[in-house]
Amino acid sequence: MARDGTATRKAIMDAAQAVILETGFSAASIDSVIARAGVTKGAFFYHFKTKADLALALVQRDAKADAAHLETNLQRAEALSRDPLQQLLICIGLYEEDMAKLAAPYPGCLYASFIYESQLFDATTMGVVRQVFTHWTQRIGGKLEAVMRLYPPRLPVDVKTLAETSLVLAEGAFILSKVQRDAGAVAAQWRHYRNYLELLFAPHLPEPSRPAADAGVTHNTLDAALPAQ
Amino acid sequence: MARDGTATRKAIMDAAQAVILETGFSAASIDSVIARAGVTKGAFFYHFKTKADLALALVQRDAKADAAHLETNLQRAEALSRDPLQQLLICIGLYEEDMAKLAAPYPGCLYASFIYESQLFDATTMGVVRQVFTHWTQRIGGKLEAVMRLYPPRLPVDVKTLAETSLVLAEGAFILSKVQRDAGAVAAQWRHYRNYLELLFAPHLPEPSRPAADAGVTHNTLDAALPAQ
DNA sequence: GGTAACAAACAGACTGGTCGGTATAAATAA
DNA sequence: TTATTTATACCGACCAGTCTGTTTGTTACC
Repeated sequence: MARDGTATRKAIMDAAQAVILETGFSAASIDSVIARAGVTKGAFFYHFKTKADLALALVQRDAKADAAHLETNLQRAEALSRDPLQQLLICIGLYEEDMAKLAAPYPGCLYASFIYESQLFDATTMGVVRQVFTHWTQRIGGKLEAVMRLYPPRLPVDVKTLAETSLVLAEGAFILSKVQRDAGAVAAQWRHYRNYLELLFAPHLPEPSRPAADAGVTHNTLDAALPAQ
Repeated sequence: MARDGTATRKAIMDAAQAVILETGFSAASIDSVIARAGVTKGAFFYHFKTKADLALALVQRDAKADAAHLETNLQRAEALSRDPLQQLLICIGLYEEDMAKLAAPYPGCLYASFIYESQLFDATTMGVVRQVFTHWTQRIGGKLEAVMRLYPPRLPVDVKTLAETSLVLAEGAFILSKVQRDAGAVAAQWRHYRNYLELLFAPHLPEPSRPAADAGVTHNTLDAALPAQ
């Protein structure tokens, strides 16, 4: 090969993702993308056959990255505790940390953006989005089932929709953070999901402390007994 | 006045909303809107000065309807119980019912659609969206504060983000329902929000029942003591 | 010199928006 | 009662600009 085009390709994809999250896919014209990327139309169509091809490449890249991110956080959590409930809570806490790092260009989710323009994309592209969602749900759902085998929930819950709640909160929080221009909103919602799981499954809950004032305290009141399975 | 144009205007707005939720705003061309509405371009520009004017009219209509919907459900809930916690839980249950009714054309939220194309709209239009969000959050947040004065939460929570969770879940659930083509997903997430609030605030929780199998039971284990204020 | 990586001009379809004109019904005048 | 005016509601061809995608040519590197 002569010159190395991977940098150009990445520049185009990064620029496209940014423009798409600001204006949506159809308003993200190729001209605006190449202008932001600092390349020409020739370079664009060298790397991508069509605009739809770019869309597919973008979701595939994100899908790969998100799947890897989830595996990383799950493995980190599994290394930190042998209890499924704790693993899940830790994993969510890790996401909370990761999301707290996200700063100014208020985050957004390409999947959500595409879903609200879903008729523009072919079945393959939307299939990737769907698969990301089901994979996430099944991965979290599997953990949840392990939790439920050990800790009966305080209220009857459906595992599938409870796993989906994590996805739902993440997607909804992105929307909120965009409208409020506050990246911190995402982490806050992850925290609530962690709270919900604690309240549902943790074997011992603190009795409600009278003055609801001490809200600054750390909340790690749970030292879950590692069950002798 | 000569003929009555309100029906035409409504037809245009309904068609536009449907097309926008399928393809996004910028791909919802005026031609496609008038084709679905069964009117001509002349009729469109008689009722709306520009396409942006249509966008503003749409969010304003939704904002009004949603505010009214919330007031209705809050009032119904307040008529059914004098306890703030019960009122909130009932109100959420009412939304759960309402969302369960939503059928085939998998629902979506115009606000979310616009937020993911936010750079296309002027400050006025996005301001309406922002105001809908803050109004909702404040209305639920106010109820939550009343709850917190009576029932100390089992875990330290931030009222503002806890109120926002309802919005976040609703928005995220719309996304999930669209990608899954399952309108029932929305109601399921409302149920989880109700669970979370119960677990956080309800003074008496059932001890986790051993077999986690009986998931079909009704969950109204709470007969909240009406506090003698 | 051969090929990967780009540049730039161009074509054709589609976009939002305009504009002259028409149909209908109510208000007014004869 | 009938004729005329007037305002609302609507029609559809058309324009200027933007869109994606093509084509042809140039540059850099082995």
